[in-house]
Amino acid sequence: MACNGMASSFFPPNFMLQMQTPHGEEHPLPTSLNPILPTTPCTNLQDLRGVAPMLGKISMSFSGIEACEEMNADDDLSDECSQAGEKKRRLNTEQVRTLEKNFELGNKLEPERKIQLARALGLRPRQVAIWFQNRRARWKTKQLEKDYDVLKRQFEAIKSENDALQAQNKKLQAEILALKGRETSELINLNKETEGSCSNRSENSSEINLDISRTSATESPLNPHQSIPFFPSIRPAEMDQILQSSSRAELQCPKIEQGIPDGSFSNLLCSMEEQSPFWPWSDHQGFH
DNA sequence: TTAGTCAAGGCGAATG
DNA sequence: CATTCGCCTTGACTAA
Repeated sequence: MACNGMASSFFPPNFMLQMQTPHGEEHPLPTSLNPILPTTPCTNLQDLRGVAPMLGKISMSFSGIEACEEMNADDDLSDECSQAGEKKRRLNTEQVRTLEKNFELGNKLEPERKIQLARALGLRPRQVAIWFQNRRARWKTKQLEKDYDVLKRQFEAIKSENDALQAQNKKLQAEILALKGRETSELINLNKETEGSCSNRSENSSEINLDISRTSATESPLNPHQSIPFFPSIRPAEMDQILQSSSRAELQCPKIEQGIPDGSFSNLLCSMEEQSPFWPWSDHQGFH
């Protein structure tokens, strides 16, 4: 096997320790001490799960591909070879284990590393590249699952917080309405009293009315320039706005709108919650 | 029989 | 222009 010996500059520092030809010629580490390497030369090892029973049925196995590979080690399979091996074969456990370990070292496959791996595993470089490509796709899928899980947990936390705020909001809204009602009745009573007492002093009525308006201005929760006693930092106009937007939000999405500035995101979460699960896999499904 | 997994094919985009 | 990549799909295979 004419490989190895030139790859140390291309690979991670421990890569060469983990690489070995099937025969271990240049890196005679004991394979039992090196979990990344095939413990058996892949030429002789077929996957115990299912490949071995099929060797009798199918003429072309990986060892057959490898025999072809010997002729064009650095190239993709020739037409002759690809036609001969029309059946797809699974990689054996040792090949997969080695590829996995190398994937952990780096999920991008440099050309030199690809050739090294292909030679070490008795595969075509194209096969190694495809394995890495599919492996990246699987990793991405797992990552999406994890991201979804994190988002879901965040959503649930925000949702419960939002529920609490909604309840508090309702309570405060009722208090405001009660206060408004009280203010209105007090104003009506005050008007009646002033009308009666001012009937003999008509020249001062405008002044008194001004006083009344000043009084109502300082105490009415409808005055946009004054704050509510309970919430010195919130002006009534702002509170109305909050309440109105709250009602609008309830129409669109009963739980989420407040606290999440991005309406589209909240709508997404809404639909996630209220419709069937967004993702095809179940909530409790493991990622590993 | 069917759903799931995996290796591989095909295609378009990006890159040097 | 060759190569590589991501994405989608196909076909072989397996387990329930």
